[in-house]
Amino acid sequence: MKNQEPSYQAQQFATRAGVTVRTLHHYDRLGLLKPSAYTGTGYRLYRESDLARLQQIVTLKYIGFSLQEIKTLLAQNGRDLAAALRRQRKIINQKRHHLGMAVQAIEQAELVIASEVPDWEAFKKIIEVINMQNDMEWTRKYYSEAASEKLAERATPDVIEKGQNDWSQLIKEVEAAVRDGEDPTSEKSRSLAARWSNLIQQFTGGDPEISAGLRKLYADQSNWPAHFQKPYSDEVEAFICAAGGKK
Amino acid sequence: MKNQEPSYQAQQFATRAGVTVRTLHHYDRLGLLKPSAYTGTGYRLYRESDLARLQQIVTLKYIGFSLQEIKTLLAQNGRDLAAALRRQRKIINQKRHHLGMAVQAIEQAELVIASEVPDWEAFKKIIEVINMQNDMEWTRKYYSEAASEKLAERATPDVIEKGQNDWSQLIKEVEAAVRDGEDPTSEKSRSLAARWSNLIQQFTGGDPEISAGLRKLYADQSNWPAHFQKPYSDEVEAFICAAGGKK
DNA sequence: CTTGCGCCTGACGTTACGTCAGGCTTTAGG
DNA sequence: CCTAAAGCCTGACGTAACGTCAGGCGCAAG
Repeated sequence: MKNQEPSYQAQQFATRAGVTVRTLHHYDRLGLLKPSAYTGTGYRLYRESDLARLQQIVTLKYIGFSLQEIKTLLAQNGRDLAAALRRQRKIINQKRHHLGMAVQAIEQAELVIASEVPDWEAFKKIIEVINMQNDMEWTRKYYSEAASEKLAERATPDVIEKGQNDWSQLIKEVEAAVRDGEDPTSEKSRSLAARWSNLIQQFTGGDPEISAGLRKLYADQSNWPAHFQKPYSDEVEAFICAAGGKK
Repeated sequence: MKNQEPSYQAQQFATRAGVTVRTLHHYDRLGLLKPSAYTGTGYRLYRESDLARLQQIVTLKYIGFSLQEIKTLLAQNGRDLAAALRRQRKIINQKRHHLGMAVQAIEQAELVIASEVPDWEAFKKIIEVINMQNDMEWTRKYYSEAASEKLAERATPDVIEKGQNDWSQLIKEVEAAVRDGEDPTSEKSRSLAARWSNLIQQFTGGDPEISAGLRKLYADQSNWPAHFQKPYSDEVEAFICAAGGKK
């Protein structure tokens, strides 16, 4: 008797699934999708059940899993699938956020270029804003997962830029006060300290987890990467402390 | 006389810019960033001007340009920068949209898995929705750029799924009508045809560019990829035409 | 002079295939 | 029956942007 189940050769099968023959070879070699049969001469023969598996693979690939991950996921027949999906969703969201930042950076760059000289000078500001975002990367390890997500949500380029401007403005004023030998207990000094606390408060958004992370971050100053410079001098810090700014 | 400009060795320079030494080697070999000097023994020496260039590179990389693109961009000193930025922005927005779809696909998958059996069966529906999106890919070439952007904006998974349900429901009814030998000029037939037109209208959103693309798409049926099946039979199509549905 | 750190240059690994190149099979036509 | 056109196969190399050894100098301190 003949096997009545229809089988497809490579090309047919591949186009049915929207992939290429070479992809099938690849998956075969990886052991990800073996054809259900070979002819005596080595031709691959696929059936409907293979198509189902291939579709699962394509789907998981679309979701962003690597072929290795897909292999193990399919092997354990979806036992840890839920956890894997959660992880994957977070990863994708991070990437999406990154791309969003990139888009906004480009838009800013386009604005600057359109109006002023199409010069690299214009890029410097944008570089700074972007580097701010990159700096966020290494600070992540200090924050709890929840805190770091909340921070990421709020960290749009315009917010970053405003914060940066506010800080540099305030720091400049404090530096001036330090130079002038201003008394840390004076009215003016306490006003500066209040603004300082205010900006910190603005950054944490009142969230205790973010505050905790920030404290950890500051405590570990010796391990900061070399390319990150504390934006204010030790004198400024001492002055603000004396004025009651930093708790 | 001595050269008073300070120069840095590889490690120092690399950490100052937040990259690795190996990256510097890489950029050197690519001719993307040559150190401003070598010692007699082959050590790389970098200066501040090199740092500026490196920062430009990092910035452009962040924006998603390849090292090759960066090289040419820096070479022509930003003449076509504006155009390049526009292109890049579009590319990134596409990627972002893709990721958004992936996230929503994952969320749907998570919902299904959480409630029902954690089975692959549940994935089938999601696969279909996702494949819908993938099918969008090859149809792009029929649409003008503007039309395809508009489509992409509206194409969230829920919209897609609703459209899919509406269509399969309507098609089922039309098939029944065809089977029953319903007269295409009857009241019921014209109602079906009206719903048909309505769904098309819903898809185009009344946009003439999208309509044009859709017509082109249908005219080129012979070139459709093999894995895409027209969701209705020729009889159904003939019936709807007879009932005055398709212009 | 040795120790230890920093620098160098290959060379191979990574991801998911694309693209030849060279050589069988199968099939349709003469 | 023979041949030419398709279709199939298996390597082998290429891609992007580095990471990671491995082996071998250079340099400053003790």
